[in-house]
Amino acid sequence: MGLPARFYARPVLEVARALIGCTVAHGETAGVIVETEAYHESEPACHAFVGLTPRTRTLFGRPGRAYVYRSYGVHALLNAVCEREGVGAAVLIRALHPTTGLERMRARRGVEDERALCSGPGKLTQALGVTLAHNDTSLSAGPVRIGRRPPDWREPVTVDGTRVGITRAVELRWRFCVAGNPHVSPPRPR
DNA sequence: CATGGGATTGACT
DNA sequence: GTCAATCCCATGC
Repeated sequence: MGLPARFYARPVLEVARALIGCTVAHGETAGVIVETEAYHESEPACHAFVGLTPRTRTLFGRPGRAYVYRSYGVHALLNAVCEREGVGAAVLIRALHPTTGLERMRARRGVEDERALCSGPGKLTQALGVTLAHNDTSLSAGPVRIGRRPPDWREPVTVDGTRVGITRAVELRWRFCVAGNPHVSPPRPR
């Protein structure tokens, strides 16, 4: 069983920090979250900024569900919907430290280097086999699950920075990374 | 109904 | 460093 829906029903910045060190699993593949970004309807970089549309329906829905959308017509990006129903907010999962099913990930990604498997939001969905079909599925009990930090995993030291690839609200330091972890996507915060 | 812009990646110069 | 791939959908006429 994954983290309960109430884990996500609080300020999105809190959840973005709290998700660092948690695990994402799909089928035989899994990894530990080492990079996240927060998005909230109150700022223009968030898809929910424009209001409720067919695209953003999931974002405004119940917390604890997956918001998966297509980026640049190519990649599927995985988010965890946060805050109460009716508020558009989510945490983008940007990078994982691969822990389980590495060979399956290599086959899906078509690369060998472990650091190339999940070091980016589009890479990790490809490595785990997460697709648009997972949009609006439960992250607690659905096919894609987020669970607590593995017992053998040291409590991570988290650093913040500005979000990647956006053109508006660029000043907000709403990106969170595990300090020194090689699976954090470029550009890595200092 | 036509247009344009991405929360990216990988190949190439 | 530059740039194309490729698709969903918001926006505007």
